[in-house]
Amino acid sequence: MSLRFYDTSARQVREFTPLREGCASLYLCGATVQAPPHIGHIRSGVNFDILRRWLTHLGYDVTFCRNVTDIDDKIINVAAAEGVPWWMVSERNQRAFTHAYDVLGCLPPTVEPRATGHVPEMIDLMRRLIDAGHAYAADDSSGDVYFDVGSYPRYGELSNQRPDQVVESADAARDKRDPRDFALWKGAKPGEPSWETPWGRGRPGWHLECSAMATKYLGPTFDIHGGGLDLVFPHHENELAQSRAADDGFARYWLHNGLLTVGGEKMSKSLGNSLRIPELVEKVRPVELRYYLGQAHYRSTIDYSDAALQEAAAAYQRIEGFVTRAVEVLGEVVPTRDVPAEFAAAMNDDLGVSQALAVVHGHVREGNTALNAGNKEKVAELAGQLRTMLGVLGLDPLSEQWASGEQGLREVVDALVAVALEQRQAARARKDYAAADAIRDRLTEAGVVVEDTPQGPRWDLRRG
RNA sequence: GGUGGAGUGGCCGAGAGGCGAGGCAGCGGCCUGCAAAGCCGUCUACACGGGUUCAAAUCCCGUCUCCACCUCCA
Repeated sequence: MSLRFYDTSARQVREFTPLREGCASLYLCGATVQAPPHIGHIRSGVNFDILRRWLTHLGYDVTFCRNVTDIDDKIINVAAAEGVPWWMVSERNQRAFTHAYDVLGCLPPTVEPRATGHVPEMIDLMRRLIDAGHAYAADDSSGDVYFDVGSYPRYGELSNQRPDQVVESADAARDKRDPRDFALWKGAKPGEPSWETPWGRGRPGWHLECSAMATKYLGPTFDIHGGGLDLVFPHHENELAQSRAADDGFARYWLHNGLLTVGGEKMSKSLGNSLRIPELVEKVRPVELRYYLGQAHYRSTIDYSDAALQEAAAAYQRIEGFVTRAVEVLGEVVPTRDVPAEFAAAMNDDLGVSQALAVVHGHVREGNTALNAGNKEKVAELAGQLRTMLGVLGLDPLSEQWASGEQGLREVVDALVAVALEQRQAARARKDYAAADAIRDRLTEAGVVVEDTPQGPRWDLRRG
């Protein structure tokens, strides 16, 4: 089955045919670094990381561009409130985003451009739009530059909005020719950071920067543009309008991830319901959080709950348990090149991760059965395929990302636990179960879970 | 007012005309000294009202509820 995606613009599933054979270019609206990330931001990161990994698995040479908006009103406000330069705020929060992406196992983008580093490209795009009659500098010498929505009849093609039906914003202070016109460039107000342009000093408008950066790194026409569902209008609509008005082909497919809500409502600062990464990785391990964020279809809303997070963690531990036991029996598990057809079909069908995970769990069940039967060949086959599938999802417990980082310490603990387990085995051998259980209880208290298997006792650190 | 989406079993969560995804939890069993893990079996579904069809969770009509966007938002 061929690869296909739900394209927001077409409002239907479309077969994916890349612009250039064997290559896939992907632009994701990343962070506006006005605050540390919440898990909604990271969900988007995880969803598109899975897309990127799947494209790579299919053999595409993927160029993944994820931007950083490092200047905007809120950043300026936060900086002013703290009495620090704007760039301190954006640097600090960008580091928090990068760290969060890393912690959740999102591969670094091919390029991660920042808005303020691309002013010349934005000036160029504005000049092209003004020359073509699609944009104008405000008459009030504010330095604002606006896109002329009325000059572009296809405006609304992405979101299916019609300009005359859009609720008017009360933006009366600005000298626009039409209330729907949007700012490409914002003239500087006193005390604000600004950059020189032919139309006066100012700073990038949000929409313009994405068009400028996307086309700089991916070309005038590129394959996929992604982002959260909340960006469809006006952000992506505006990007598309300004780029196409400037005669760029721009994105050929638009993919939008669903939002993550809390108590049925979107996370926002005003509601004070933002869930941040540090507090969540106290509840579950990062890989378990990734499983939680990635398991639902990317276009579904996820309504966060602690209980669901714990269920996801339990589900992941089941997978991990099999992989761990397989390694113990086999010594190593070599990932296969290919993935089961059923898994591929699920992923190809608009990234059906939920169905793909059903295949994963099927392999785990069969693998456990093979393990119980002592069928090493079968275990190796299933575990190998499993690692490849998990790799696509960024969930392979044996990957560098998730493998236990404290190998040295692990060996020390292993030696110590071995002493205790020998004592326990001796007690069991003489049927002194009280003594044996006492040892096991003490290990359990210390966070060491003991399981007896036909091959003897094994141990692991307690999860969760 | 406009645009897009959602309502599935105790919980999470796929599916989108017919053979009941999967996981978590529960129950019964196997295994175990007892556990744990694992395996096998098993219960509880498609918001509501109509309609189309041999057959509807899935299509059509209507109703209700909820969410998102139209202002910065992943």
